[in-house]
Amino acid sequence: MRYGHLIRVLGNCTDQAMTAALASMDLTAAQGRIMGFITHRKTPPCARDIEEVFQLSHPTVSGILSRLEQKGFIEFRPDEIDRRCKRIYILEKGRLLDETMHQTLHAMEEKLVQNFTEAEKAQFAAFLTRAIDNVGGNPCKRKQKEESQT
Amino acid sequence: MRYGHLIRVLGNCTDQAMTAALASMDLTAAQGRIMGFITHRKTPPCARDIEEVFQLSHPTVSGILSRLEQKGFIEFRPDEIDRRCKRIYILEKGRLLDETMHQTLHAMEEKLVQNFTEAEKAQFAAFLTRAIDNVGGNPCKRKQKEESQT
DNA sequence: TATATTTATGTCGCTTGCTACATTTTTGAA
DNA sequence: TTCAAAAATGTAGCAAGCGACATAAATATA
Repeated sequence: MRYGHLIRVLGNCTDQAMTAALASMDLTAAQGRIMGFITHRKTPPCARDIEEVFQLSHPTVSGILSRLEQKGFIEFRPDEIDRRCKRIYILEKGRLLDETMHQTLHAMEEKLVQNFTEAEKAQFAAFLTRAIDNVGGNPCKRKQKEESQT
Repeated sequence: MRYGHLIRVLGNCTDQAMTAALASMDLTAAQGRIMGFITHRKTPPCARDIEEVFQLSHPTVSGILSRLEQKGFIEFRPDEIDRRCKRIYILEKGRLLDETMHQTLHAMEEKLVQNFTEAEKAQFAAFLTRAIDNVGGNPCKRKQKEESQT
């Protein structure tokens, strides 16, 4: 079966649809997902936290965050204790988007599985999670990399 | 459920794994999939054919093909009848990769669903296909776009 | 036939993804 | 204490994704 092909097509289509839906808010799909994460975090995260949750490299996250900063949605403030970390704070302009953005993304997720039964939805999510696990999606990418070089 | 997130993570992980597996052949995941398609096509395709099958925009396909051409895997030759079309021909250097590449990609696909039963594999592929359909994956992207503007 | 539209491609500029390398700060170990 | 290793970030350069616009050729229509 051509899972690789299907997954890539689905990922591209989903991102396109989400980016189109968020366009009026001046956000892309990737930016929207990360904004949602930052907004609902108890404590202001740093770039490293986002890298782990979204399984993205540092340069990727760095680029997205700097664009969000340029647009005035977030702000960086160095951690007072650990001066290596730059904590990410949501600004008013960013917080205002949250409600609409959340609804928009939720609607897209529902459309994606619109003709699935509840059982099928759960099954689909479980399959995706298992596949991520099979293909190397680990909570801690870097650690794993080192171990595998033994 | 956060399908968007799961799909993106799975897509990124899968592409990374495939790109790593194909690195010795000087191919990326996207290049490998497209090489496979060109190689097994009855008649030499043109860029437009690839855009439809992979649901990619013209600039994306154009870029991948020009990189494959630079590396000497493929060659463009204008169609004698329709001079707009540039048919894509596999060169010897490209054809030699096929067997190894096919096995490598197949192994990755199997790893992705390594602990799935046969029924689960079929179900997973069916879910992916249904989701693509739900989110706008059409055989003919451009036509659909026009209709929706009515 | 002449013209308008469709189709295939070319290209610019952008975002998102990566690896590889450098820098700074923290932490751990001698 | 001192110094090496680990951790967080910065940045250059590349591939792959997109929309928007331009051009050339085929096709359809007046």
